[in-house]
Amino acid sequence: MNLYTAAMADNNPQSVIETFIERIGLSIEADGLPRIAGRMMGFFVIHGGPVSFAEIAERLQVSRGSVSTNARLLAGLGVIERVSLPGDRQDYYQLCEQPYVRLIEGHIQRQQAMEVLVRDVRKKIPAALKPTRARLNELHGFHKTTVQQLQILVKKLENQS
Amino acid sequence: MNLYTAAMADNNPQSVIETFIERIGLSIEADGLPRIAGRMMGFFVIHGGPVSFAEIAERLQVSRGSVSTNARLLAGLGVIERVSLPGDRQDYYQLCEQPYVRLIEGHIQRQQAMEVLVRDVRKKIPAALKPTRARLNELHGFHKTTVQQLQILVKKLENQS
DNA sequence: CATTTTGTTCAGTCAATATTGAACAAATGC
DNA sequence: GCATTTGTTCAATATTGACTGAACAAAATG
Repeated sequence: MNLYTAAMADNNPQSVIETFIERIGLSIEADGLPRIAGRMMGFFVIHGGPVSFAEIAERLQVSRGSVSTNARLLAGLGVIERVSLPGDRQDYYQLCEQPYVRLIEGHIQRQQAMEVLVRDVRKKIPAALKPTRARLNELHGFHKTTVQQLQILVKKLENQS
Repeated sequence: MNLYTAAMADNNPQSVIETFIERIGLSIEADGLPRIAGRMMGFFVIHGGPVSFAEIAERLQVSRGSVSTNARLLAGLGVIERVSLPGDRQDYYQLCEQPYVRLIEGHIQRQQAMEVLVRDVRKKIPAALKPTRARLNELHGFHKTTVQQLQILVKKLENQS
């Protein structure tokens, strides 16, 4: 029994999983990644186990080129990883451990970059412009607190698996 | 003395503020908003006080149409607000209190939507597919914990102002 | 009331990016 | 060595969404 027949068991045929994959795709796209990367992630949440390069292309109805590009993208993010299956020369991919933590870590890095940027600008604003400096302080505090909180989030996620 | 002459006091003339505004723009763009909205935000961090519709257009070198659209977008997010100045029929805008908290609240809502989505899908996956359900549980936990943590972040930000 | 100022809207343009598909290279098996 | 399988690369295409600017409406001014 495969996943599609399984999904067919409920009211809306195989569409439950399909739409799930699609929605994850959109959500990930909103995160700045290509939609196909998002759909692949959704697919891996459902399938998990090693999936062949060819199967990804077929199930998601995308070109081999896209699979290649986006698989490497996701692998670079630490969301999926390549595994080799003995006796098969295709590439296989599977979900990493802690796949979501990696995404958060990306956010942290961007926030940290912003924190530095804001601090640098503040340093260069003349002391006379008090309100501007105050606003920059507030923005700096925002980024700093956000980073701290995201780091706590990462710790919690690491524990809960 | 205006802000540009002030910025000129340091090594790289008025470019410090310009590039700051530009970088904020890019950062906000990565958050899913139009770049002009981001540049406007950067501008308001520097200027804060009521700024006229016309001045925004001029300083940022964008069309009135863009100012109109993006100002309303930011106002909708609760980042800036319209104020009226007696004796002037132009629109003026200024930074809201707690401007950044609002952005986080947007994230929270999206994460909550995802949490619901994942929970719904999980409910429809047959119990026999244990590993799939386990992965959905993990994803659900991810969103749930993220929401909690973001809510704590909001509280902290509210206190620190 | 006519004129000017000001914000909104929307069709059209433009730019950025994702996606494809074909050409290619590397590896495998015969 | 030749044919086949498989992943990569890249130029061409498609798609998406931002941005503009002109037409418009509302309000103020004289």
